[in-house]
Amino acid sequence: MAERPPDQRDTQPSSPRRAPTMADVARRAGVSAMTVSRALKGKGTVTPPTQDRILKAVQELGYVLDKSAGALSSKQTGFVSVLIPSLNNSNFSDTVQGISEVLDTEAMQVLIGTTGYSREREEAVIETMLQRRPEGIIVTGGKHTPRARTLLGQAGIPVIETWDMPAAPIDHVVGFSNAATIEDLLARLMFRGYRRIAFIEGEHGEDTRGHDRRAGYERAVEALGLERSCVISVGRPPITIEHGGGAVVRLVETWPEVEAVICVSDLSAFGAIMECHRRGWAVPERLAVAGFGDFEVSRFCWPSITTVSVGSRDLGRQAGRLMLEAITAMRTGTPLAPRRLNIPHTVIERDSTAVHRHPAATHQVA
Amino acid sequence: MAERPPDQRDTQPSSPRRAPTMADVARRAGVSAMTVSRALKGKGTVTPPTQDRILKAVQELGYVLDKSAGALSSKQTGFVSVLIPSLNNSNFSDTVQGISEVLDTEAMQVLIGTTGYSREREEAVIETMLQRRPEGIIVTGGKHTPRARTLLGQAGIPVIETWDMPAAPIDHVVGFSNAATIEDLLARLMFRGYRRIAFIEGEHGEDTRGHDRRAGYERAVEALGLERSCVISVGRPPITIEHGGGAVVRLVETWPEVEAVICVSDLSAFGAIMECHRRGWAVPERLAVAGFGDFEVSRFCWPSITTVSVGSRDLGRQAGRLMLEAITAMRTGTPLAPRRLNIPHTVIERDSTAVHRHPAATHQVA
DNA sequence: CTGTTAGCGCTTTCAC
DNA sequence: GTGAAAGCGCTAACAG
Repeated sequence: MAERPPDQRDTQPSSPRRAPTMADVARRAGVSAMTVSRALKGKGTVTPPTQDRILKAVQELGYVLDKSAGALSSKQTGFVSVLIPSLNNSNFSDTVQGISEVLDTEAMQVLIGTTGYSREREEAVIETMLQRRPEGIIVTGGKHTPRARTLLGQAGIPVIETWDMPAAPIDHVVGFSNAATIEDLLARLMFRGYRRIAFIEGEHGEDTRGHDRRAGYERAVEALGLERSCVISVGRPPITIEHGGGAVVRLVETWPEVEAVICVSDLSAFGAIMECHRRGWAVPERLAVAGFGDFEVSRFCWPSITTVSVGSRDLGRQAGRLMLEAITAMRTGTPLAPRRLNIPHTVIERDSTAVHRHPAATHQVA
Repeated sequence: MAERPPDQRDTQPSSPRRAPTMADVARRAGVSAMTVSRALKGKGTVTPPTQDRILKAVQELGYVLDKSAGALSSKQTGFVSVLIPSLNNSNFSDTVQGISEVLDTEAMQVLIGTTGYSREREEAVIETMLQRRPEGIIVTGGKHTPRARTLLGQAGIPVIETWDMPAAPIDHVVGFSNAATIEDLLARLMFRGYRRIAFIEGEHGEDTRGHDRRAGYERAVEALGLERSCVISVGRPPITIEHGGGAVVRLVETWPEVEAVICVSDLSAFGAIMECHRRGWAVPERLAVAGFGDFEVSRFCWPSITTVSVGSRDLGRQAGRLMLEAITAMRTGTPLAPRRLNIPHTVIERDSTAVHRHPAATHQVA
């Protein structure tokens, strides 16, 4: 590291080992710093020969623009903060990728922060992020500590809440109702003939999206007049593949007549199915399994897993686009009125729930 | 958004809707900006009552420190850039998490950039990153464009290459030989009695780590005197679950006598196994399958998948620790001499290769 | 099209 | 323990 370019010396002699600044470039190109700034921005207001001289000087000196300085002076940092529970969940990393794709086009840079599914951590991360003066902030979920809400509200920048549909949003929303997705999924299972349908979730902690999905389950069980509800809670969120395996065993012990189970996410559904294989419980014949999130694993699992897709990546793109619009509006001095984008979800029926049961038929439990 | 705190007015009247600065806090607390700066840093050089007055003023004004400004003046941005091929691969996101865990303790913030497995993209991302003046940069892999190497070399900051063991490192290395991991894995399979062992990879593109693993495979086949090598190349990296399924079918068509296959990553191994289930090919009886990376899915898959673990998260922690040390050294003015940490790998044998074949035994191919 | 003059908000450095 | 002055590297705003 720290090799220096061979011709590091300035036009002026001396100049030790410090990184070249715009002034150095200007001097070498025989123009003012301001012209260098313009040339580097590509705003066509610089004459081609001058432009060339400047780029040559940049080249020779190995100059790299300092955006921290630029940000201070222009009051535009070019940062957008994105907070997600965990990087290690492809639903969220897909969303981040969708956001980045869109922001990249406008040379905005994403600052990623992870909250570990904890509201307290989220509050702390928000505080850290705000010190970087992002021009906008995208958070996951619609539940936050009071102080977090205050911080976001006072920041004077556009805020987007995602992956949820809060009743009282802070600013903009790009999300969906987690409860509604599960209601629809459960309705599909019922349509397929399943009647004894359970739910696997994490112990109630901070995963409010999981909590909402469970609420959707209970509501749907009641609305559809299903037999009774059975909820298995295992582990603290995030619920992993391993939890799914443990939960399905407990489920079958607890409620042997169970015909189908909805898992709070595809990962636990996958774990449940693998455990069923191990124990020789045929999926979906003995037990149908469905998940949430349309993870890649679900499409290629054997059997493929019925799930709900919300298009994580595209959700990110939409949030990115809205953020861009909001930031532009902000720069113009006319903040965008709070917007609420409801992202449609799709129930994807696959092999893991492919057996059609009929309410009239009697069936043996293995 | 953009609600203002109720008591936004300064001690001085006027002052419209602009965010409060340190000077505002200073005025309200009746001290100088410098004292506010000290108080906020927690450097004990401020008298308790003064400290309290300042914190109270911060509170009342809703003041948030501006690190961009601080960075400009102190020349310490508190950023470390981390470049990975993709967020959507838990090996890499685990590494990032390990890095973050360590850097968080010193209030350093990670700037994540993704390169999409492309060296050209990497070069571009490096350029963007350097404009933010990170105090260190961690990249994935040991192969870069010449310009990328130059940029990193000239940046005057510590550089760490990970997930590889380059012959000519730029600066520090925290990695391992991809080839060696596969050599060991193949040796274990041979020890178990497998003789006809194939390799599934992506078409040769930019995934140099995948390429190295394949090289390890070929070398080991030769060194161990195995029957012959068979490499199936499918899709452009990153190789997904889906590719694994397609590849295993082609493999069995191409080389029906095959007994075992090593996949370039656990994801393709998983895809291969699921496809085997679909076709009724017993794993490991008909075909043993091994992967690389010790993804979560492998531990809970049925059958569980034999793989190589390099401890992605811990690798990240080690890189983080080294980076911290290097940055501290840099700030002191005594750059750390290039270091090369070789991360040990472990072959984890699981059910997907659990059948012991014996070279003497004749066996039917299904 | 280009240059000049002021800062951006903070921290360094040196006094007191 | 606290303050005053200076300036980090860049760009806004104006002048020419």
